[in-house]
Amino acid sequence: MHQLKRELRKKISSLLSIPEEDVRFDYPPNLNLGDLSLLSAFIIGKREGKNLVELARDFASRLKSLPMVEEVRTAGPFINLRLNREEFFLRAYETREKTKVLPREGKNLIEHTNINPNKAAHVGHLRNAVLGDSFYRLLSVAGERVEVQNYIDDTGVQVADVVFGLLRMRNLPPEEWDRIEEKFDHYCWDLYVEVERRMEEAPSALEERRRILKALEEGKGEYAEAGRALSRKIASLHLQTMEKLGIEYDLLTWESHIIALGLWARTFELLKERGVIRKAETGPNAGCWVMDIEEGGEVREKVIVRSDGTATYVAKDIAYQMWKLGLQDRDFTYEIFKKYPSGRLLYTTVLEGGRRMDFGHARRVYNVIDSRQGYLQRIVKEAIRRLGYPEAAEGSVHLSYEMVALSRKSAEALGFQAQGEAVSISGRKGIGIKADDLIQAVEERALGEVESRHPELPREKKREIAGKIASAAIRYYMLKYTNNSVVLFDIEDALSFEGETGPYLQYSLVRMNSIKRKARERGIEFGPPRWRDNQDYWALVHRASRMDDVLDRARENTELSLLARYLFSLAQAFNVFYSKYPILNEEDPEERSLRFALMELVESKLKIGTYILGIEIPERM
RNA sequence: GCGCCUGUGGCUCAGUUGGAUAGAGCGUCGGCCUCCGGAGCCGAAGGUCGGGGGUUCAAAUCCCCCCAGGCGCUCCA
Repeated sequence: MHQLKRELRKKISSLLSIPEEDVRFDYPPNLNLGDLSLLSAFIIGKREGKNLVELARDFASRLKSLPMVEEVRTAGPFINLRLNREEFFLRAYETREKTKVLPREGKNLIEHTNINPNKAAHVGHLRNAVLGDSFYRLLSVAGERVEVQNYIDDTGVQVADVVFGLLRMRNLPPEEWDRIEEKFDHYCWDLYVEVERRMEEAPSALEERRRILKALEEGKGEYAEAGRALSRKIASLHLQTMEKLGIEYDLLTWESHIIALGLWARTFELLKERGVIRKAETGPNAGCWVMDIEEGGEVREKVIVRSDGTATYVAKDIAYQMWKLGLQDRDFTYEIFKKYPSGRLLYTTVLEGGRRMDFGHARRVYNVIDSRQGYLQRIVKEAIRRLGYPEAAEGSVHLSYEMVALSRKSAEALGFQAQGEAVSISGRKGIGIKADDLIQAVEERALGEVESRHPELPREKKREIAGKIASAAIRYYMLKYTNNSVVLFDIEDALSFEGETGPYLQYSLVRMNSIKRKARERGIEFGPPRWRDNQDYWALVHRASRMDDVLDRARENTELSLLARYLFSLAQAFNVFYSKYPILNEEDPEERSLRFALMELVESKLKIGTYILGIEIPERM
């Protein structure tokens, strides 16, 4: 449909002598009215103060010999096009494996996950990683060049806190960490909470933390060693967690390397030279380098460099953003960090040795960060603009989404106190659900279902299937909400496999596989499909053909929920079709072949779509 | 105080950028296997789209004013 719309837009534009952007389409509420409606009479009539109905009639009378269009009818100001169903179906069927979304020029860089390497990942982090990963998959499917980075803040306070906890509270140097029985990042989760309490009570601890922080930035001594070991160990565990959901990366960038490479120092010079920042002489920010930000009609100072000369988080992010956009003259060197079973290589920046590679230098940079960072992201973008790179700044996109909070029921079930209907996740207070725990809980539930349906399967097979179901359930759950919606995480909903869920999509495809398997077993052959007019068939073809539109809009709006919901509606449409029209048991071979082809058409769309959502399809479930 | 976001059946959410009869899932109630997998399908009940004004052929959607909630606005990251 996407491609057809492009063809129609051109043709209609010239037939009616109107600009292409005024050729807008919509879908009629039901297919009896038509298959596609043209809204140009609304747009132009309104602008030129003409009678909409008459204009529509006039337009309709001039629409002759449009490709694939069989009939043009008006319904008031609507101009409804009826397509040649046979022709349309055959083309859709033949090209079903292809996506017709046009790739954009230039390289994309997606940065996501970015979890502080000091404790276990929680459900909030999953939303980030799943969004980022699915957006990566979407762009790849569209044929674009994409690079995925995971930025690791190994010099922040959070790391200093846990270093303090391990070394000073638990007396555990790095070589002892492997002896801890609990999964290390889970152990640190609890320790971090303890450290936070200690910091509130003991001023001496705060002082020690300051020393640790300084050591982390300088990169030398016992503390720095411990910090490096901690960051690396926990980052590796996060990678494992994400791998369970099929999430992979191309590059790890470490904040300490950004500083060591001098990216910040260079950026600092530029910011001063080009007058983006100035030194505040008086006021509360005296001694700081600040940037003037206008907001709500008044100008306020945003501190970029503290009075002690250290860089704030925004400062470092400006330097890093510039590197991502190819605006830095220095570059990292790289080594392989790990090889995924898929064969994909994960690289890491390194300080010594390593080789030069072509990371960064992106046309578009997508920063997947929750909406609370909106203000800082704007400042970073503004700084780059003021440095004299307005076009590059435009390429920097904040892929913003709302946070995940625990529903009151779920929070109380976990023993947390609830004030209102939602409870915010807090690493500091230890309030949250660990990603690993969630995955495990969903896997167990899935395993129970598989056990009851396929007791004959070997144990390993069952586990593998349960893993795929769990991953699908979690990913779909994280993707079905719009970015602007707070996910009120409810454990019962997350554990559900019925209705609008990932497993529902899997189940639909598994059924199709099963039908194809049975067809082979029974030796049923299918000839090339011949179209027969049928409302239900056409509705299915029509819906399946809207996939490319959805992909296009999902990319344009960085909104994966559009795809998630569309796929559900498509799977649902198939299930209705399936219950109404037997395929293998149909006697008439021509009818049977057509139904089978309809299934294949839907299947190919669902396969592409579920791949983007990161949902794997087991053979059975 | 300023800025951003949100308010839609009992609950959780969509709503194609102002279009045709406001849709799903969960929950509730009632149905459906002699047949390709029941993680499915069919049906029913349930809506003053937070409230009030306005803009126009047309408003859940745009503008204004209220009400309620979330987040941000630190020399934290």
